[in-house]
Amino acid sequence: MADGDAAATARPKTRIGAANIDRILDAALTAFAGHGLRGTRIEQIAEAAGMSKTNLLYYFRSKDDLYRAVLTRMLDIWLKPLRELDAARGPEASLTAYIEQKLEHSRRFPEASRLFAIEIMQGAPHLSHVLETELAELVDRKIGIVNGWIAEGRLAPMDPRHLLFMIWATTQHYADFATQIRALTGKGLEDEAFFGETRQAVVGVILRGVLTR
Amino acid sequence: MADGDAAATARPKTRIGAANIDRILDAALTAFAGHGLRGTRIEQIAEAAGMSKTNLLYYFRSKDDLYRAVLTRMLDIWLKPLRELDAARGPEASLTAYIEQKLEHSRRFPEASRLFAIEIMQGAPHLSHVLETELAELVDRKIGIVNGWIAEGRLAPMDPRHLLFMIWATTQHYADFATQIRALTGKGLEDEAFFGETRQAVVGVILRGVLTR
Amino acid sequence: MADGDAAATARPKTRIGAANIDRILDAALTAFAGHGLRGTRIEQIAEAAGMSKTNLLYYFRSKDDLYRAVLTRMLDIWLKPLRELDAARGPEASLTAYIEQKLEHSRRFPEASRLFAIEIMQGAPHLSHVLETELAELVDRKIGIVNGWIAEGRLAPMDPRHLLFMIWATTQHYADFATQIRALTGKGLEDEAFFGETRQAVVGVILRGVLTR
Amino acid sequence: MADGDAAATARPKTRIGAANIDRILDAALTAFAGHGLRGTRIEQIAEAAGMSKTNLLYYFRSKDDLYRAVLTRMLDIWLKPLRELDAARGPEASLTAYIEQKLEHSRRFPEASRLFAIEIMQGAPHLSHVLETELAELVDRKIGIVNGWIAEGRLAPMDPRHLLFMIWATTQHYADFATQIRALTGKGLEDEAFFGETRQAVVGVILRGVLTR
DNA sequence: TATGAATGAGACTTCATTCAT
DNA sequence: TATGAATGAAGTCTCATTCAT
Repeated sequence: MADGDAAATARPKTRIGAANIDRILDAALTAFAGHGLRGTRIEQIAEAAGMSKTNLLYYFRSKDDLYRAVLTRMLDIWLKPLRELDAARGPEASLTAYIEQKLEHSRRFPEASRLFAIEIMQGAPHLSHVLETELAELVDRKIGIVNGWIAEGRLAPMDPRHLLFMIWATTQHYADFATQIRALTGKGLEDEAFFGETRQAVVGVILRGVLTR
Repeated sequence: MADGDAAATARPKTRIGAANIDRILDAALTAFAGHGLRGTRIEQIAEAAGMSKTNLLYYFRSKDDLYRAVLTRMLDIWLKPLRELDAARGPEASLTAYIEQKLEHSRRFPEASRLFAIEIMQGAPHLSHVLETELAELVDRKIGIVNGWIAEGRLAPMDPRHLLFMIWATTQHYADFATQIRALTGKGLEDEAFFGETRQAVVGVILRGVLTR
Repeated sequence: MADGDAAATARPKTRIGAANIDRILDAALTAFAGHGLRGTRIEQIAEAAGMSKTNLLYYFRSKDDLYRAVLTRMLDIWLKPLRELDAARGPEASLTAYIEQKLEHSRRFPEASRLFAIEIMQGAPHLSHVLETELAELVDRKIGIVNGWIAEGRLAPMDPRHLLFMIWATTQHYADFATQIRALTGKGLEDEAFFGETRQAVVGVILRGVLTR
Repeated sequence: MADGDAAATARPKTRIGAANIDRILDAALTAFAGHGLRGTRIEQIAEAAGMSKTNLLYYFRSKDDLYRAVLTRMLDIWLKPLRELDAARGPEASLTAYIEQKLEHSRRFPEASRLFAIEIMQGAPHLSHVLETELAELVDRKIGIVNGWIAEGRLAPMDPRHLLFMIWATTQHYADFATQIRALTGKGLEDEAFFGETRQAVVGVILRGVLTR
C-alpha cells in the first residue's frame, strides 16, 4: 500500500517521460516494421504516439537514434527463446518447447520479427556487431547441446546450425510473411485454431525430421 | 510487314535501348533489394547502370514505374519452381526436386528473394493482387497434388499449405538471411560445399518429416 | 521597513541572482564574441554559465535581451579610455597615455573588442544610436583638444578624426586579429615581452608620425 | 568579330553555369560579410542571385561549401597587395604604394575585407591553414625587405611585423569600421575627397613614423 | 537518346521560447 | 529560482521529377 502510494506520487516527471518513451517506441516499432527506416517519417511516429514531432525529438535526438533504440529494446525479446533452450529435458521436449516459444513470439511480436528481418536482409547495418558477438556466442553454446543429442544417437547427424536455421525460418515465416499467408489461407496466427494447426505441423515435421526413430 | 521487318532486323537504337533497360533493371534489383523502395535513390541506380539520372527517367517515367518493372520481371522466375512441381514422379522425387530448385534459386537470385520478402513484409502493396490471384490459383492446383499423395498414404496427413510454407521458409531463408548465416557460419550458398550440406540438411529433414515410413 | 531591512541585509536570493547574472554575462560575452549573435546558442551560454537554458531565460527574457545587456555592460569600459583623453599634459604624454590605455584594453578585454568590432562590421544594428549620439559627442569634444594642439603647432596638421581612427585601428587590431597575429608571430598581448614591444612600436610610430619635430 | 561570335554561341551551357556561379558568389559575399555564416540564410543568397534556393544548392552542395568557395575566391585578391610589395623603389615609394593599394582595396572590396575580418575574429576556423602556411611564408619574405631597409638605416629599427600590422590595421579599418566612420564623419571611402584625405593622413603618419629623418 | 539546369515537395533538425510545476 | 516538457517557426538539405536543348 505504502509502496503503491509512493509510486503513484513520488515520480511524476519521470513517469511522464517514461510513458512517452514507451509510446514512442511502440509507435516506432510499428512504423519501422511497416515502412523501413527511410520509408518512415518522424512525424508519422509522433502522430501515432500522440505528440508533436518536436517533442518526440526532445526524447530522441534523431531518427537514427530512435531506430537504434527500437532495435535495442527488441533485442532481448528476440534472443530470449534461444537463451531458454536447454538440454535438461531431452531433445523431443526441448525442441518442441523451443519451436512453440518461437511461434508464440511470431504471434505476439510479429512487428519485431519483421523489423529484424528487414534489418538483416539489408545487410544488418545496425546489427552486424550483435550478430557477430552476442548471437554468435549464444549459438555456439546451444550447438553444444544439440551435438550432445546427436552424439547420444537421439538426433539424426547434421550440423546443428542448419537445424537452428530451419526452426528460425519456419517459425518466423508465419510473422514475416503473414501477408502472403493471409492471402493464401485467409488466416493468421492470431486465429487460435490456425495457430494450433500451425504448431502441430511445424513441430511435427521438424521433430519427425530430426529425431531418430 | 514493315513493322515486323524493322523489329526483326533489330535496329541499333532499339538494341541499345534494350541493353540499357537490362542494365537499369539489374541495377535496380540490387538497389531495391538492398535498401527498399524508399531507401533507394534513383541516382544510385543510374550510377550503377552507367548513365545519368535523367536518362534513366527517359526509360522509366518514375521510380515507382521502375520498381514495378523490377517486380514484374522477377515474377516469372519467382513462380517457376512451384509451376514445375508435378505429381508424375511421386512425392519423394518431386519434393526433393522442388526443394532443390528453390535452393538453387536462393543461390542464383538472392536479391530477387529479398526483394519479394521485403515487399511482402511491408504488406505487399505492389503485389497483393498477384498473391490473391495468380499465386493463389497456382497454390490451389499444387495442393491437389499433395493431397493426392496424402490420400494415398504416402505423406503424413497435414494441410499441404503448411508444407509449402515450410519449404518456402527454409529455402528462402538462406537467401534472405544470408547476412546472419554468414555471421554465424562464415559461409553462404555460393560456397559449393556449404550449398551441398544445406541441401542435404533441408531435404533430409523435410522428407523425413513428411514421408510416411 | 521590513522591506528596506531585508534589502539592506543582502538577502541570499538576491545575491545569488546577481552572481548568476554576472556569470551569464561573462559567458555570453565569450560566446557572442566568438560566434556572433546568430551563431551563438542560448544553451551554449547557459552551459558555460553553469545553469539550465530555462533558468537563463528567467534572468533574460530573450536572446536579444541578453545580447543588448552584454553590449551595454561593455559600453562604459569601451568608451572609458577616450573619455580620459585630456589636454592637460600636452600631446606627447596624452597620446602616449591614450594609446597605452587602448592597448591595455586590448589585452584585458579582447572579447569585448571583438564583440564591438563584429557588431559594427555588420552595420551596428544594436549600436548605431550610440555611435551617432554618445560616441559622436564624445569624439567632437576630444577633437577640440587635438585641434588645439595642431593650432599650437605641436601636431602636424590633419583631421583629428583620422588620428583617432588610426589609434583605434592599430590598438584594437591586436585584440581583433589576435588569431592572425598568433599565426604569424606565435605570440599575443598576454605575453609581457610582446606587449611591451607592441606598445613601443605603436606609440613610437604614431607619435613620430604626428608630433612636429 | 569571329571571336565574339564564337564566344556568343559556342559554350551555352558552360556560360550559363559560370554566370550563375558568379552571381551566387557575389550575392554570398555580400550576405556573409553582412550577417556572418550562421546569420545568413541560403534562401537570402538565392534570392539576391535571382534563382531558387534549390538551384543554388545545385551549384553548391551546402552552405558551408559556398562559404568556403567565397573565401577561396577572395583569397588571391586579399593577398595581392602584399605580394606586390617590393624593394626596388626604396622604402618611401614602396610603402606609399603598398598603403595606397591597401586603401584602394578597402574602397573596392570592403565586403571582402569584412568577411576576412569576421572570419579571423572568430578564430579563423576555415582559414587557419592559410594563415599558417601561405600568409606566413609571404610575410616572412616581405619582412626581409623591410629588415634590409632598417639595416641600411632608412627605417627606424623595429620588428617589421608590427609595421605590417599597423598598415593592415589602419587601411582595413576604413572598410571594416565603415559604419562607425560614417556615423562620425558622414563619409566613406567611396567619397573621392574623403578617400584622398584619408590616404594623405595614413600615408603621412606612417611614413613620418617609420622613415628616419 | 542523352544530359545539364531547374524546381517543389518534402523530411530532418535546430533553436528560441513558453508552459507547468 | 530552477527545471523538465513541449512547441512552432525556421532553416538546411534531399530527392523525384520536369524543362530545355
